[in-house]
Amino acid sequence: MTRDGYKALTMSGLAKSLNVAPSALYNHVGSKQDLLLLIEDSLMGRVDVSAFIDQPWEEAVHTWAHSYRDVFSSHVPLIPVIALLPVTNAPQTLLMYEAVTEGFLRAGWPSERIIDAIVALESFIYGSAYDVNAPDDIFAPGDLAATAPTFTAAVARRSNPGQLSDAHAAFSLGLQAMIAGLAATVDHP
Amino acid sequence: MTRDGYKALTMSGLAKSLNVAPSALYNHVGSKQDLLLLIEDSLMGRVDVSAFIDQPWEEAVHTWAHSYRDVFSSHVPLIPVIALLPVTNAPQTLLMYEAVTEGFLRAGWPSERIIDAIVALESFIYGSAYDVNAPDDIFAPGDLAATAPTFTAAVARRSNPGQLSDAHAAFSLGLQAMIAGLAATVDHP
DNA sequence: ACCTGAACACCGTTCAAGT
DNA sequence: ACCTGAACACCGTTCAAGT
Repeated sequence: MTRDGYKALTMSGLAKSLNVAPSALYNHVGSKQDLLLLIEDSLMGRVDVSAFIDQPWEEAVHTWAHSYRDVFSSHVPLIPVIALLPVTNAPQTLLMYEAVTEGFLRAGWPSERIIDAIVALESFIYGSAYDVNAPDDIFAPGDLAATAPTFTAAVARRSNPGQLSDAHAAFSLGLQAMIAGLAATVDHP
Repeated sequence: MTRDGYKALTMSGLAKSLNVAPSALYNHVGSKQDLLLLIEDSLMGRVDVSAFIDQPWEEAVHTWAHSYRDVFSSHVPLIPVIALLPVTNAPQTLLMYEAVTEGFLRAGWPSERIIDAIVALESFIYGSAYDVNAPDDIFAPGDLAATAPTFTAAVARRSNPGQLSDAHAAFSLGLQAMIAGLAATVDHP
């Protein structure tokens, strides 16, 4: 279904791969938006929330965030859909949020701040999912390198200790920072 | 130009608002993608980087991130474009990165980590720009509330001290956490 | 209940023809 | 150099007609 990237995720494309007329799809789904919601919800079921059961909060958020980003980095066209559509009638999505909320509560988070913390983490995750798909030369300054010498030098010196890709290194750094920062917030609010 | 949200940002729509045939646009721009890049670059020029000149790093990142998010939260359809397209030949964008990089260097950041830190912050900013446009009832669980009681309770208890909107509260929390976490990273790496 | 086929109102883009 | 108008290959969606 995701064979051809998302080029194929068109009503006619999907219809063709099912050997059916495009209009036939509307017997099973109200609109394309509906279809995307269905796919999105099934993907949410693949996000790993198991660490919230028995791991310390920092560990659990780390595992969850990595899994969440990995699932959606192969499905970037769905990000606007998840980011903007209500969770109503999305059972897997609700189960995911339920497990995460329970983990936060168990770690001693005040319930009034939990949703904000989850939303903040998700914002970072969605943005990072885009970043995974960025081309390697996204920061190549081209003809105008002379205009931004300091930046150009920093791009050239960018390096990560392990064998991580650039996107992975940025995600790791940001996630570690956000987890540490959030933990500090909840300790002395 | 942004009058009708982004409904109007279609080649035919733009052509009509210029009282010209759609095909005439291709005398001035190679493709729609090109046009979006032009708009994106001009928006980058509106991001406030002035605080990097004379403010402490934490302050400067705070001001910059807020401005960055505000500029692009009114232009969400451009986010996939910024997130995935090279900065080549985008002069305003390069100037923005140059100012930010200089600010990081001045604050004592090691040059190999600066780009990763900027990318992490940007990922959070892009995700947050989406969130600003999310409907108020995005977490309304609907019929399935019983499936996720803890989450439903947390959503109901969500509250922010000031008069901030939900999206703003989540952005504030996340930004503060990330800034504090990044600062800690650079102090003892 | 589920399908087809024609139709509609759109997209972005190309290209010959004009001035 | 810049425009028009027709054309092309697509979109998502509707709807009468079939089984």
